[in-house]
Amino acid sequence: MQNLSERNKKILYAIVQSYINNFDPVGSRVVTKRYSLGFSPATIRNIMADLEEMGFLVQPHTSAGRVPTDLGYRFYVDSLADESVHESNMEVLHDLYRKLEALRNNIDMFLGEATKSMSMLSHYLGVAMSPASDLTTLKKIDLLKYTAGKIAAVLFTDEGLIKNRVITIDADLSQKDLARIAGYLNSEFAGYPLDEIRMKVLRQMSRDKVRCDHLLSRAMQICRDALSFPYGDLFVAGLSGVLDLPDFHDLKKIRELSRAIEDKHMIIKLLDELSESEGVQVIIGSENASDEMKRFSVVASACRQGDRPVGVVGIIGPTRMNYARAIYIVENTAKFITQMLEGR
Amino acid sequence: MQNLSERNKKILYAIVQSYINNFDPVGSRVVTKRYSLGFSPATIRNIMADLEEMGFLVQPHTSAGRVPTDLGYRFYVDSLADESVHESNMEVLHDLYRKLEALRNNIDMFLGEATKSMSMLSHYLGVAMSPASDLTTLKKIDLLKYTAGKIAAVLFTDEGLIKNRVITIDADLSQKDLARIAGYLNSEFAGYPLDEIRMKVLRQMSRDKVRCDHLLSRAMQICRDALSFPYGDLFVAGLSGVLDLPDFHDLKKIRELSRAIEDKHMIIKLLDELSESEGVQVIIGSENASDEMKRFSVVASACRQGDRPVGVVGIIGPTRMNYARAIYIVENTAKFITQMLEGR
DNA sequence: TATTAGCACTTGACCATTGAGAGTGCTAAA
DNA sequence: TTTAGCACTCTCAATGGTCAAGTGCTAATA
Repeated sequence: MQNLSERNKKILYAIVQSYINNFDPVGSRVVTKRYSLGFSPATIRNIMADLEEMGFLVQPHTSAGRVPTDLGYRFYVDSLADESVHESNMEVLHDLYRKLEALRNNIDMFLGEATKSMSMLSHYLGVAMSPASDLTTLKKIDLLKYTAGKIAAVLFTDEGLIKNRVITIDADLSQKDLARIAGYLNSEFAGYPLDEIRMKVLRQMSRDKVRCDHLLSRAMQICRDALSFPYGDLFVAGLSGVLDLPDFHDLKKIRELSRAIEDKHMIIKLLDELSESEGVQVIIGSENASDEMKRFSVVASACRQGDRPVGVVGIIGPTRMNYARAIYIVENTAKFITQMLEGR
Repeated sequence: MQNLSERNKKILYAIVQSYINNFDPVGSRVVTKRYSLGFSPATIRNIMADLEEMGFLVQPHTSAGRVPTDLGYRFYVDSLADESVHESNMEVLHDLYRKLEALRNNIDMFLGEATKSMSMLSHYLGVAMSPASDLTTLKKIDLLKYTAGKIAAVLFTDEGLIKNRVITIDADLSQKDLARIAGYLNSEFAGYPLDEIRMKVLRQMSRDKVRCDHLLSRAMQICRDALSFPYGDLFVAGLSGVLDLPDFHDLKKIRELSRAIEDKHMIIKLLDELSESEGVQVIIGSENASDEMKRFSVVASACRQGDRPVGVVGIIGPTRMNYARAIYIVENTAKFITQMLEGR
């Protein structure tokens, strides 16, 4: 990017654009034809050779056109200002949002539908993750008697996420006892992030090992168990649509993709890392940390409530992705979700 | 099946068996070679022609071997007594079960893992569904204050399934009010199936339209909203493994499969119907009600607690499926789950 | 000096041909 | 009733030849 003349930038941009649109290795002819930049094919050829040397392009074989490398896509994405996205898309988006609004009470179902929408609009895979519970703050905890020796803990968090968990205890507590314990836990921990609470509990438990206010140690034990959640839920949608893309006309690629999206832990980790950063993030092919993703790109954005991330939405597709469109969709979906969370 | 001589049965069985094992259209030669039944190829050819006429076999083209039709598979499955399943498999199964046991408290997570296990063992798709809430009985309902104008209803059912739902109401009820309402609902409805409760509520609501014991009508309204669940959760696992099968070396087939499993409603309906019947059910290709499934087979079994279905587990694969193995896996997994539910 | 025209060269895609192999149906013999 | 033999059909893989696209290089040009 650094040492590229303005002219070469224009040409590289055009080549990537063309390849994204047509999935055909682009030769010097088409560059001159489709994007009239006032150069002859021969000139373009020279420049293309330069660009290849710099690592932005490759040719699949001698005498095919050139294809962008991940670096080429990176250049393209970075120089992608707020490119024209057709107004009509915006209409479609907002139609969908309106439908989604009905589900605002159930954030899980809501994210599921949002995922589907993104995949339909982009023709790539839509993904979404509800917040990793560690980072969210506890609003309230309730304890309910379930059966003898078992209680259900219901956790309310700030984002409207409700989780419950069955906890086994070695004694039979009455609902009254539970109410007292819950009251104590709420007075002590409400308003704190879950991971902080967990730490506090563990510290206190090891300190109190000898002393034994029975009810209190019970409370701690319950609290610890209740907070031992892994991550938030993951949503993935749109596989069948993706298979219609020419990029996936090849068995190997399909297998890679399905393997990638089946590794939920990997995807969760991926999205989790993105949840820290601001705005729409684009990860292109080999920039991915995970091997399974090295041939795909991710466009994702965290949804924030104030300064706290409360979920991530994104799109996964081939490196030859319509980035402009994907970014647009992700950006607006994240914005929409954020708004909804604030307006609740 | 009816008018098949004993000899022809044996041959048909052998052909299906061979095709399942090798995925090669089976010709008269291999039948005589692999399954020494004391006939020459020519005889087998005659019989095969007969079997084709009866609709058990087809040839992909003149001069390929024969391939079973769905009817052929049906014959095979029906005449599949308790065929030898290697003991070693059983070992693997039970190893997995032991691991699963740790999750018994969380039926959702448990079913998810069970699904993965089934897909790994069978190399087909594993599916599982937690009970459709309509059919389950309500054990207890709790109402928790959430925010102003919103309450959370927590439903406990007999299978250890806990669901919660946020309900919007147009007044601000105190936790005390909620406790009274919950108490009333429990005294009235605990122990009844959810769908029955819903009906009762609707009937009562239309009757009470004019009278207005405020709290009571509130209770009814809350109850109605709380019960407006769709279905249970669905689990599907093992897509990437399936793609390694030779049956899915063809784009079209993959697309069909991914389209099918993306239609969650269809799969849920499918499993839901199966949840009524006893034992392991096998649905072969065109026997499926849904178009999307007409080229795949389903082996599934309900898990029952007493006489009530509490979930369905199954395997989805190509019609050329190792039915013996699939049936074995599904049968034992269902048994295992049932046992676990009873032992809780 | 930067650009362009022209040309020889490379390569994959496409197509028709061909031969081998597998399997069939039919007929006649056992 | 079963089997051996044979002619026939069809797929598949390999072969080879043509075509179009696109390149790099060199020499001419502005």
